[in-house]
Order: sequence, then structure tokens, then C-alpha cells
Amino acid sequence: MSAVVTRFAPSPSGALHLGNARTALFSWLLARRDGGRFVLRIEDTDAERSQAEHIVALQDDLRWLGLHWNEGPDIGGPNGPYLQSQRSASYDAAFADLEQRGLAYPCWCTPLELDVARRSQLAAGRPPRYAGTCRDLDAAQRAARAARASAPPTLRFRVPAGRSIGFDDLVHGPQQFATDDIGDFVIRRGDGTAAFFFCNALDDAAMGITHVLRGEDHLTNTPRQLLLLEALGQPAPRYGHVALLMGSDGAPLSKRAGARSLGDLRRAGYLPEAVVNHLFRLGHSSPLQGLQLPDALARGFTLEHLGCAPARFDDAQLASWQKDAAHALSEEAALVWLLPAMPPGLDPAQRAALITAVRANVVLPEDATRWARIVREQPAPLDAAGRALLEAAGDAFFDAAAAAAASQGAQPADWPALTAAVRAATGAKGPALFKPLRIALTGLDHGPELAPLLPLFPPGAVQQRLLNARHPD
RNA sequence: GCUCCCUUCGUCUAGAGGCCUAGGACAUGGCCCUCUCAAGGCCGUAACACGGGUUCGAAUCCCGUAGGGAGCGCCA
Repeated sequence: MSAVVTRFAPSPSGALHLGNARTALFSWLLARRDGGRFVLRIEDTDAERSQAEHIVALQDDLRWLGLHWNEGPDIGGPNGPYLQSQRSASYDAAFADLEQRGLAYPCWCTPLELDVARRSQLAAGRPPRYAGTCRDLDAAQRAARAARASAPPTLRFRVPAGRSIGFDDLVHGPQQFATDDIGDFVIRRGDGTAAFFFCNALDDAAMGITHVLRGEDHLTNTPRQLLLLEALGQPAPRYGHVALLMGSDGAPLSKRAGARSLGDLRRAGYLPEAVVNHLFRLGHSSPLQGLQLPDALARGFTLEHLGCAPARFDDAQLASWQKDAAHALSEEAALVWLLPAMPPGLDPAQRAALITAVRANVVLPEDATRWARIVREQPAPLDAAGRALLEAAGDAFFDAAAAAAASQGAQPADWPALTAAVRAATGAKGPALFKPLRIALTGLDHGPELAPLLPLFPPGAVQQRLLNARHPD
């Protein structure tokens, strides 16, 4: 009965970014660990900024990460609907209740008036809070304001004066806020829709959420929601405010600073295992070493080990997890992953062979594409060191190599035989034997094993490249 | 401006008064292994923001300072 229920409640106003993905992961992990439920709720009350395509994309991203939900807009659940835009009836009932009890009041102040008031307060060095213009109007005054108004009023929550609101944050510990620092805030917009503080808190209660893990940007807003829940007689969840995720420059994540969305990473070929493992360790510590499966991460997840300080996203660390994840892929999974990166014009068997041959050197699919091009099209451009090595090997070396290749026909496939023949003809061995051959064939002094690659060069290419190495340009 | 949160190697972090000569991972440098690179193994460089307290003893507690972040919206 005390089962943990967590939720992820994004607003569909853009692509899921890494910070969101991380709080989603933590919430999922917590529910998963305790055998609880994970709820997906879409906060689309702001019709202007919410888009249907984002709702779809968001769910795709979450599924891709492997964060499956037990209740959500697509699968329903006992406390639906899971789209806030469809829950207005319950909000309206609560609005009426609060207003009737005098805990909320209509406000006719225009955005312009409020903006002016805010600016002058800020200029005077005071906190920019609602001045209370409409707070204590009597019936006649309200009627007058209503008659004069050009737009419907908002509904404001009456924040009680002189109280202290405390709660025990799951990551930051005990918190204490004075209600005198909080201005009366809008809970229903002029167009009748519910504002974030309101519907977010109300839905958490209605959906039986027990633990809310969210960004630290919500920490100082929590007392408002606690006040609201108290006024409505609803239970409050435990809140845990996770430190924000920063860019590698220490500034907040932003597109400008090169922050990539989950979709960007996915399209670049990053593997979900890599992203999840990296996110797990950003702002969270664990004795767990190495790449872990989601269930193992869940078992190793502890609220106590969520950090209080903002963490920076680091490409190098993601890359390291990506490398581990790529190498851990099964043969079949690697094929699925890299097939789209193969150039056209290869038969399936060749594509598979190429993937198998290069995958140890592949971190991202683009690496596989690069190697495929080098093999199928042309070697990478020579650098000075490469040219020097070719010259050091000498014409006779490549004459012998080309002859050895020719002896195997247009499509040489026996690398040991080829190298043995060159060794026999020139006496070269070790690096002096293999480096020039590698550079002649690929243009680079490093790369995948050549033996499995040899049969994948285009017909005649091996001999041609060995001959070309006599006069590098 | 006011309120709140935060500050350990380049990065992610361990550390809850003596176990810290501050540990691990990524990155980085070197060596080994090796027909290249990678992988693997070994070794190294590198941090308690600053200043005051409290204490026999402080990375750990308290107070300031500096720096970073968030909130104070008819955005979520």
C-alpha cells in the first residue's frame, strides 16, 4: 500500500534535453527499484507552446532510453487522463472550491499593469511581488473592475501571511520558507486554463504520486505548491530537487553552448545504454563500475547519493560509455546499428563482413562510414609521416607487394600469404613490413585488422593501391 | 534587489571530526603487450574556493567573503 509512485511530467514545448532525460531516468529508477509505478503525464496546458509532434517525440525518446511507464497518455491508467489539457474539469472544481472559501480571488490587473509594477518594485530594490491590488475588493469594487475590464480576470491564490512552510527535501534536506516572501500567484489564467503551480500539484495528488524528483529550479516554488495542497486538503508528495545539469562550460545547458537534445544524440548514433549509464553518474554516485543494464542501475540507485551541486555534462565521458556500449553489442545488434551507415552498392554479405571487420574501431556509426569509404572508395589522404614511411619502404617493396597481390587474382583474400610473400621477397618484417602495407592500402597508420578487410576491397584495388604507393602524391 | 541552493583532481565523484600521506572513474602522460590502432595490464601528473572560528584533532561543524546557479511570470 505504501508503494512508490513516481512521475515524469514534461511540457511538450520542445525536444527532450539531457537534463529532463536525467530526472526522468532518476524517477524511473526509483520506481523500478522499489517495485513501484512510474507515471508519464504531459503538461500541455499552454496551448500556444505545446505541440502534438512533441508529445509523440517525447515518448519516442523515453522509450528509446528504455524508460517505460506504467501509466500514461498512450496506455491509460486508473488516474487518467494523462494529458493535462483533458483534465480541466477537476481543475475547475478546485478553483470553485478555493474561490468559494475565499482562498482565491479574481484579479483584473492587466499584464501591462503587472509588468510596470514589477519593474518599479525591482527598481526600488524590493522583491517583485504581486502588490495585492485586487486582493481585498468588496462585491461592488469587483463589479466595477469587471465592468471596466477588457479581458476576463485571472484567479489568484491568497497566500497566508506570517507563516513558515517547511519540508524535508529528498536531496537537500530540511527546507524552510516564509510565506511573507511569496506573493499571491495566478492559479487560473485569463483564458480559464490552469497555471503550472496549480495543475502540477493537483495532478500529483490526484495520481497518487509519492515521490517527485524534479529540477532544482523548482525548489523555491515548492512552498507554493505545499500551500495549495494544504488549502485543497490534498496529500503532498515527498519532493527531491536534483541539481541542474550544466554544459561543459559550466553555464546552463543551452543550444548555443552546443547542448544536444536526446534526439540529436540518437540521430548521431549514440546508444541508449551509453546515454543511460552516463546520466546515471551525473549528479549521482555509485560504487557500480562499468556498463550496467537498467535493472542493475535501478538496484544501485539511492536518493542519498544524489549530489547537491550542479554537474557538468562531459562529452569525453559520454564517449567513453559509448565506446563500452558499442563494444558490448552482440553481433546481431551491431549489424542493426551500423547497417544504415554502410555505403550503398554492397551486397548484404559484404556489408555484414565489413561491419564485423571494422566494429572494434567504431564508436559512432560515422566511424564505420569512414572506414567503409576508405576500403570501398579511396584511402585517406596521406600525411607527412605516412608519406615518409612509404618512401622509406621503397619502390621494390611495393613492386613485390603488388606482385604478391596479383598472384591472388583481382580480389586477393589471403592476407597471411600476401605478407609472407612480401617478407620473402624483401626481408622486411614487423612494423617495417606491416606499416607500409597498411598505409598504402588505407592511407592511415592505424585501423582495423587488415586480414578480414582484404577481401572487401573493390576488385583490382589492392594491387592498384600498392602500385600507387611507389609514387605517393 | 530579496529569498533559496551550491563550491573536493581538467570532468563526474568517494568522503557524514581522527580510518585522508584525500580514494575511484573519464580525460591526460609514460611503460608493457602487440603485425597498426583499439582493447587489456602496470605506473604517473592532478583537488578539499578563500578567511576566520569551534576542537587535542576539520575536506567534514559554525560564521563571514568570493564565485556559480535558481526562484520571485496570465512559462513550465
